[in-house]
Amino acid sequence: MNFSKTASYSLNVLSYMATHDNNMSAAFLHEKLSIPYPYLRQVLTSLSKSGFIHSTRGRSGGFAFSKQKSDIFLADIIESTDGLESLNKCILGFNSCPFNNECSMHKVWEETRNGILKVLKSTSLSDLVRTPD
Amino acid sequence: MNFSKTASYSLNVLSYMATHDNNMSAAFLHEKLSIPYPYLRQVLTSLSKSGFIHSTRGRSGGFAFSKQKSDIFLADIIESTDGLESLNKCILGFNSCPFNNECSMHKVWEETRNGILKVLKSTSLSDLVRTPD
DNA sequence: CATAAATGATACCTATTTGTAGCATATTAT
DNA sequence: ATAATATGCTACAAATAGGTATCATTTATG
Repeated sequence: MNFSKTASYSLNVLSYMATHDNNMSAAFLHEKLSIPYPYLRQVLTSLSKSGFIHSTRGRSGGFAFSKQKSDIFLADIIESTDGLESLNKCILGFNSCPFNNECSMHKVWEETRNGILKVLKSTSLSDLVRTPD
Repeated sequence: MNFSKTASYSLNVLSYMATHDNNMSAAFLHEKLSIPYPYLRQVLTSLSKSGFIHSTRGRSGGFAFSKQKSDIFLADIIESTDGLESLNKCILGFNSCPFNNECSMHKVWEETRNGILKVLKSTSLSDLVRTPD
């Protein structure tokens, strides 16, 4: 009952960038966030491919946002890493509900999942304020 | 953002047993629930070891509840398969919060997780009613 | 121009989860 | 007794996620 590490790393990186704003290299982010460097490289590349950030190569290269922080929602990020389909799935693992939606988990779990989705869809990176360090 | 398959299988098995009540063999449950037979065997054994059900060996053996269905909560089942620690964790994957709990996800995510926990802890197998088939 | 510092791409290794197979043991029915 | 039908146990295989390593390419700077 968790997001993948890749998703957490992504959220972590992007929220850090969102509060510091400049062009940042993988090496710098690695130092600040203690995410394993080679893996972080892959994560950053895939965040670039997803369009949240873009990279510039060469000596003073790095990564910077491609979009407004207020236009990047947590749901977008999770969607790009883990996908969100799981939040539409039955807790019992059924593809289609064999109980005709009559099992009591159906409703209560649906509400819980909708609550999570609502949070993820309404929280953007610009909402993730932190005290600068 | 999901429970493991093992957890879903376990919930599925126990909720089926809860609505049919008799001693059931792995072979029978496999037929009814389409969970891969050898894996289901392992799941049933581990549910036995966790004390939810017990087994009887031999020709007319199988599995049956060891406790009242009203005393088995979804949280207990998930705890025994996936563990519940993940529901106490930061969405960004931090061990301790580097933002002094000031990031806005902190509160909202904490509330969401508490909501899930509340559902899991308050729903027992006897609440999982389904129409018999 | 040469070097340093950055990303791009890709192949590989490791750990965990999911799934398979087979033999040993127990119990019931014939 | 013996055969059939159960579970117990355990080793193995496959798929996925997480993590490492390396070389190529790009660009700024002395």
